[in-house]
Amino acid sequence: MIEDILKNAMLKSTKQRCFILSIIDESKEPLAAEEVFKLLQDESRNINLSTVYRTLNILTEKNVLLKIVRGDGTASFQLNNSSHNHYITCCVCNRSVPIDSCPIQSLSEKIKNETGFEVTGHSLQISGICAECLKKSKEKK
Amino acid sequence: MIEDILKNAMLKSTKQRCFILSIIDESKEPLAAEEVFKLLQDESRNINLSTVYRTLNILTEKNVLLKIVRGDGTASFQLNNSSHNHYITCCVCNRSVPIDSCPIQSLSEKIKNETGFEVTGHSLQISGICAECLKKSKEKK
DNA sequence: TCTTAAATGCGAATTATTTGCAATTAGGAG
DNA sequence: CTCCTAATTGCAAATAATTCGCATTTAAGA
Repeated sequence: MIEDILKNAMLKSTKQRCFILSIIDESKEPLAAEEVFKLLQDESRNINLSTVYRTLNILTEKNVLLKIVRGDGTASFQLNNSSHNHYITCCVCNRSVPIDSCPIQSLSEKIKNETGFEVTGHSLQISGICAECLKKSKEKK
Repeated sequence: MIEDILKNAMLKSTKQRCFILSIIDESKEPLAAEEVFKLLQDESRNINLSTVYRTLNILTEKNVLLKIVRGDGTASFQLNNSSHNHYITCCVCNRSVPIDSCPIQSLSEKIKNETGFEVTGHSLQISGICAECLKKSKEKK
């Protein structure tokens, strides 16, 4: 439950934080602060944009959320409970979709041999054009 | 040569662009616009920051440069030599070493089937501990 | 050499995000 | 249950990175 998530992170359970978390929980895609803010407004939750930013940051620090930086430099956030740590982002409409496979796991042994490095972490961002935008761009022609 | 790079990209060869490109060429690490700007000033090249931004963007569009978005959302740029586009960075001493293999190339077909996305680009940052730092940390114990 | 589209400089605008501060509130102590 | 305090929020203003509009300059080809 959302209140437990907050308690676990040693954070006060405020209505703002609960609403923000549930918006993110319900979303299939990572959401930017502004997007969370708009979805809150759609539900008539009057929560200040600064609060949204602050909440997303603190929850990321507490590892409740995962921060994903898109190709255009903007950040988006998702619950950090899934194995989906990699995303592909459409460079036309900016939608992100998770990728099941992680190609780095299998690479670390190879890297160890090649470079002597012990791999401790990685960040992978793939950009592309989603099926919808591909279709639209073909229609235009 | 730098002038040929510009000619190849169908861009006018201006002194500003040449200086910017040579700064990036000489750097072992990807550079942010502001960093390029400062290095230019160190060489007493008076080039406007807007010009730096514009040049980096247009060269990225022409695939001369590769844009890398850092974890904090800021962009940095490096020459797109295509062979070693990926680096592993030691999180202790911050040294970067290129990685020969690119695991994304072989992944794009799989991604197309999984998500419908046409892959157009990617940015991969791997962090780890280099052999030297590993050795040092063992010596300490 | 002349012409002109492309490139540059400069300041102002934009966008995403952060911050300072006063007002409010959650949740534990009494 | 009430009170207290530190944490949280709202608001408005600040910052940082990047882009834009427009007048001026320049590369390069006719």
